[in-house]
Amino acid sequence: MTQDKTPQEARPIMTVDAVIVTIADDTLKVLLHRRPREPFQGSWALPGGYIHVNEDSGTDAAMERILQEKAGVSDIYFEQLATYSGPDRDPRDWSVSVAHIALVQEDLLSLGDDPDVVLTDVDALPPLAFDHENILAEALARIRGKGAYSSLPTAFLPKTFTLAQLHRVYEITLGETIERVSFRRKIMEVGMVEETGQKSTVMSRRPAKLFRMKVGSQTYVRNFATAG
Amino acid sequence: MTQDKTPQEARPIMTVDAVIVTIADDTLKVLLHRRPREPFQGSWALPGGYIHVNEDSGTDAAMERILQEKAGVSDIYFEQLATYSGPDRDPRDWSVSVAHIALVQEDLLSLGDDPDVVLTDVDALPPLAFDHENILAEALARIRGKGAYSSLPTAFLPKTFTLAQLHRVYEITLGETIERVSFRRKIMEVGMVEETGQKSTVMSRRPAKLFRMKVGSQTYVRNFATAG
DNA sequence: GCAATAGTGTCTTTTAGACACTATCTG
DNA sequence: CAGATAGTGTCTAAAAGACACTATTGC
Repeated sequence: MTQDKTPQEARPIMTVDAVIVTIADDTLKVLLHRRPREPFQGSWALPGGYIHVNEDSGTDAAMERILQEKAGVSDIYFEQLATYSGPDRDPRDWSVSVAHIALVQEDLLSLGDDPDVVLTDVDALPPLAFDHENILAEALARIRGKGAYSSLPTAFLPKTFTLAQLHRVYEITLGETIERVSFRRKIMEVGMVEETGQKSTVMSRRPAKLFRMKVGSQTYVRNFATAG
Repeated sequence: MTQDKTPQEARPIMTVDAVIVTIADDTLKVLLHRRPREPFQGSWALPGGYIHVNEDSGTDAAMERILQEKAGVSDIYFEQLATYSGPDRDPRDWSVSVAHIALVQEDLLSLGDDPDVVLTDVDALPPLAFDHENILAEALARIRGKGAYSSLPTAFLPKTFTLAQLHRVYEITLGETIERVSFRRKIMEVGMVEETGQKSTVMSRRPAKLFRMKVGSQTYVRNFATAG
């Protein structure tokens, strides 16, 4: 059996990186941290870490560890973005990183008061370590692209929300305005959400109906916005 | 520097797998090979292989090696599908595989006469080794999904093609009929293709204009088919 | 009643589907 | 000219956008 394994010295470094995105102050933000160690000590970078082959059941488990350690969250939505590899992306060795995108409601993040862990506007990014600028650019392209025809942006919202909140979250995700009536009509007609029977509690204006995602139903929606 | 590396014994096996898809006999086919060695000796599997850290510049380079070795092709379209990992998917060790989808015109494949390398109808698959049934299912879902709003299916065609060929390739990829006039209108109006000035040479009927993909232009197209 | 946001009705514009028609080739 | 496929014109149906209107709340 041993002769079936690749020689140990031929195996690359194996890590997981996380693009943790949220909406704060009406804009998309990504979580960055300043690296405490070489390589790239002092540079901003995406949170990440080694796969622990003795404890992780897969890259998903490694991601959950990182989300907990770096952002203090668990049970949030994430998906694989892509895998980045090569001899030069990490100065230590030939390396492979499985990058993920996580979308989370701002309230759930527990960042503490560490000044080296920050939420940064995605349109005002500092230089990043490794190939993280590239990973982040592809992550944003995915989020914006997928937002146009899926329920992905709902991952930024709490379990219940108003149609106005849903509308705003789609606009921020896609980076463009969406006509209000068409949006509401489309959302209702694809049956993506259902009423909770409750109302939002805001002062000084008319309360709105609260909705939740309809489980096991249509997650596919077209033409929220018209791509060129 | 050495203390920065993960211990060598903590690194997983790192491989690349290829879902090589083509259209033959008017149906989608995938390239499978029978494994000559353990594990899963004698089972059908997707072609794949180890990353060679001393020669590969990345997983893409490993894919190109595999495409050449197993299918006799180079310079064809491929993209990453996803990365699969865990302690149990390969009986030899904790392993990671970066799966890719390659789309190729049938004529370009050089399979030789090895009975252990075959093109199989994607709707009549045998049991597969490792987690390859799962990988293949996700690959087909990606191809069908992405075919509905992108120019992906053109990767099955030669450099120049008629609108009738383009139409047929979209129908086969999506697994549904597409109205002919709407399809032609849509294709022309998004400016995805341009005339070559040449005509197809077929006997016994009217020749059709030949088109090619317009480079650097619109690759995004909506609503070839209406998903539920 | 006023400010503010929630929610609706309806006209216009755009886009997709249906389908009949004309065009151009070979034998 | 018959058979076959290429390519077009045009009506209809469905969906998106524009926008004015009504509804419900706190103050």
